[in-house]
Amino acid sequence: MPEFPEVQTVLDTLERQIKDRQITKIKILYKPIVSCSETSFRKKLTGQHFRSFRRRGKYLLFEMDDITLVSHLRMEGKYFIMDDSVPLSKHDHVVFWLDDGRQLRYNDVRKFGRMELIEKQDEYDDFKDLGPEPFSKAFNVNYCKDYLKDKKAPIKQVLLDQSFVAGIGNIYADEILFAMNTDPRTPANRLDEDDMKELISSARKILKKAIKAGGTTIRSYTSSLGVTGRFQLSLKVHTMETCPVCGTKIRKITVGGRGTYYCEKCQILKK
DNA sequence: AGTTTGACCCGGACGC
DNA sequence: TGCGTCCGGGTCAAAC
Repeated sequence: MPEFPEVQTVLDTLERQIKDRQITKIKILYKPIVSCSETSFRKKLTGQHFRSFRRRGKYLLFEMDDITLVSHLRMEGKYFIMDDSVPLSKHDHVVFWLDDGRQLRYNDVRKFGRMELIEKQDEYDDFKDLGPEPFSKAFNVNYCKDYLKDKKAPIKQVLLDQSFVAGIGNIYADEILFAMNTDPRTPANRLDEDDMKELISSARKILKKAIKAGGTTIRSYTSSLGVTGRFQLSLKVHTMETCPVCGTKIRKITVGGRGTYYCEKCQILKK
């Protein structure tokens, strides 16, 4: 489940691997991945070079010469760079031939990921519903105060809301709440100013660590190099059996429709 | 209008 | 081995 750190890792890896490479040919094996028609996708991208690599929330933005390719990995999307002699695998859905004989392959077991093309000047409109980036100045205590003041929803659910803050998913939401000793079910409007400071700093701390570790390997996530477990953030609660701090058995509940792991002893519920 | 719920996209995993 | 059912999570739409 690629979240901010995984998306960033994929992006960094791809930048090192394919910056300034030109797309010479494209094949779409599973059409719904691409939001426009195959013809127009191919026409607009063929001949274009991968010029810069950016991220907005969980979206990857490949800036080409004349257009931006936006890609969302959803649950299990991955990119692989392979020599074109290597046979395609079952779940490769979009293939980009590059001018150096290699291929960029989009692989997605669940087929949930999406790609679209946007004009460069349209970017502001396309991402207007996304909240601030966790490391931006805009993500500050005043912003949180304003956003959370009337929110009765559990804080975990708000953390997952991409319009509150961009890029956090289920795994890191659990980890952030563990780091700030807060029960995931705590109504968001019960957080005081200190809690908000804690939330911001915990979020940044956890994400920074995860980025440094190259993302988290859980389920089938691998970076575009196919690195599977060499760099791995060790999780403290998500999918864990016992609390690494007090040894209590980690509980699994559902919050906002999502599987949620927490330590009932370390994480305090404010009602 | 803000909030909450559910459908959707799939195939792997699991139970019988 | 085969079949049916459930599950997961981000996003969007519909319902409240």
